Amino acid sequence: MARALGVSATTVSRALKDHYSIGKSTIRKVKKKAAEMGYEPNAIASSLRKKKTNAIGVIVSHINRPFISSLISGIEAVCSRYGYNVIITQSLDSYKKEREDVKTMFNSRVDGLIVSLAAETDRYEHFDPFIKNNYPLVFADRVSFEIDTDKVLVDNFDAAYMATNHLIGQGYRRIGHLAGVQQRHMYQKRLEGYLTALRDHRMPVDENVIHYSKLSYEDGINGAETLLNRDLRPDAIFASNDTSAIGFMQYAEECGYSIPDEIGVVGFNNDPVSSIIRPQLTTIDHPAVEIGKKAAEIVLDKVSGKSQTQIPQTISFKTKLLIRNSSVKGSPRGGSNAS
Amino acid sequence: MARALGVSATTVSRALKDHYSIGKSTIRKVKKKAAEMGYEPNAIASSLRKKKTNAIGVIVSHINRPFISSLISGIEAVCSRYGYNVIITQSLDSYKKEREDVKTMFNSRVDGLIVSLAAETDRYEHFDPFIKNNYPLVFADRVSFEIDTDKVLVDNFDAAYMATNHLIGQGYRRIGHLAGVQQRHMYQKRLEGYLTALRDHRMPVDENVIHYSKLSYEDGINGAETLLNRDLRPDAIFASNDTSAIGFMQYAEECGYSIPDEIGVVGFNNDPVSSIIRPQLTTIDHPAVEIGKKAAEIVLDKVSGKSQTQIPQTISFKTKLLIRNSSVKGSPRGGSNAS
DNA sequence: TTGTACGCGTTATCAA
DNA sequence: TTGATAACGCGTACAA
Repeated sequence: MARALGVSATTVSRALKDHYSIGKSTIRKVKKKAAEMGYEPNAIASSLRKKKTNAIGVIVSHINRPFISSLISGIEAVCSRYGYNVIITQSLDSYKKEREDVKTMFNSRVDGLIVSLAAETDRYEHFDPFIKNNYPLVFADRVSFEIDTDKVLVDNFDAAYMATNHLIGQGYRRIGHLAGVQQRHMYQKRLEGYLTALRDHRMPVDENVIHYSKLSYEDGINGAETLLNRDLRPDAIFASNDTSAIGFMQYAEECGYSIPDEIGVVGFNNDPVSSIIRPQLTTIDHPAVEIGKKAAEIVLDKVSGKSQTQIPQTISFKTKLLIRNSSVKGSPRGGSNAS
Repeated sequence: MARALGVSATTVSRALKDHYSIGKSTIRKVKKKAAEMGYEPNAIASSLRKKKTNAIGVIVSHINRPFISSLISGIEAVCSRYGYNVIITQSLDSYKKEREDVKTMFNSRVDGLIVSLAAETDRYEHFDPFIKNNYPLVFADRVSFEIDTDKVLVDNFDAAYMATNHLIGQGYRRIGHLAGVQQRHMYQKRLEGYLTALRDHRMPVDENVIHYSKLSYEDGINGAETLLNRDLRPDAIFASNDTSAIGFMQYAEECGYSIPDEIGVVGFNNDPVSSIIRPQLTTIDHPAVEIGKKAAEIVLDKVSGKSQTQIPQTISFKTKLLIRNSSVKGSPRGGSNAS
């Protein structure tokens, strides 16, 4: 290494970091030589010595989902700005894989961990290494309240309430719901928000217009098939994500129902497709990138000791209702980019 | 550490790895103790000693794009299976950021690097640390032939040829093209494939029906606005991605043109939206996950020394043309999931 | 302003 | 079958 320059390792180390105690001329000399021979300090050795890897771990269910990839993008943006690497694994919604991933992350000695929980996960001991060693651990979006960590999510109850409220305001009278897996807190809250909005308007709650599923496109179609054949079919639907909302909408149209005049539809997430589809889908704007950024900021604040509080906090983002054509009677079917 | 067990560090290290030279009973004893005290070996120290991090770096333009996130997903799937971590950064299409990212990756001593080039990048010296040290370096999808590395991509020429050929076969006679930035090899090839198909059928090539842009949704709209107002407007369009194809298609419909009867449309990528939009978009199936997997396999083969050849190889995936309703005259507008 | 010595937690090597 | 030792490359404390 650069000791072939006639100077000690200490000096090289310090010179490259512009340490105050090193002479200007030496710094120049060392940097020049380093550039010449393409020397770059070994971050691994530095990590070992400093007990700090400058890496943040991220565990998500599936990387290639619009929401998740945006979440990651936000995390990477912040981490990269502060000189941190991002190490990613996908649990594929498997509890077992998530367990392994947490262990890998711990063995890699990441300085902090951000997790969006696997669908299957309903126990949390595998996070113990982080909890017990007091390593920063933040849950993002898919969180659980059965474990005491920092959490960043959206106000799902409020969003669902807004969405349902909007449909009521538009004059729809039998509003159905495509609900997600109730094991996940977020889908519980969306159901609750929906139910509460109905009750607040003294509208009857009918389990017959609620359809539970994993909210895939096909689930949306199935939901439509099921609910639209009820004796008392819904005249509007609030879906817990855009994907299923669109499945529902397209099936309903194929059955000859007119959207939004006969059936109103509201989704959740503001996936790119929601503003491209016709009619454009009314939905909830879900600030995925912002959630990622916030989660990263919390982790980095703790890593750098900036964060004052030790007690875990829950950050809940307010969402916005994006009113488009699928839920406003008399809207044109195609046309102007309203959002 | 577990030497509080009355045994040497060497033995612990070996026992946890089921080394053949360690007695069964000792192995059991050590593992039990390790589990008890939550001991996990420090991967950083191991990396330093072994000069191997078990980490693969990935540099992409934007994480939150359907194609890219699928690419990453494929990479992660393979790496994770073989016990490798994946470190990700996004260049945001900036040459400068990509430069920094490469340096970070090198400093992190990743065992290999997978890159999908930034749009801006037109020089390649920043990859020298990897090239000169003979570290595995693979370009995926957005590659350059100005630098000699392994490459994994799709046969863009062939795909474009197929797409154009299909439109010709459907009876369209003035086929336009939404072309991408010609600096990138992939968009050059798509243009070439398009041109060659026309020539092979003795159809005239008219620069007036070719529109160059960055292929955003708005670019698709602009392209439609421009081309459809030409004296000799195109009666079909082959777009270099789905996003712009859909912008084009929707603008054309708003102008009163019927798709596919008056204007045929073919996109590229098979983004999820392409099969949801009505009419469903004929497009090129782009095996993003497969490309990611292949790129990861190449890197890992080199890392483990399995790979025989030293000379860089180029893997070119064949694509499939997915014929849907947007390019087949007489197709129903909505309806059945043909893909 | 610069250098020496040591240790971070592993693992390869050699010895027992 | 197990252990002692050194080394990976850096950063810190202390000495010069």
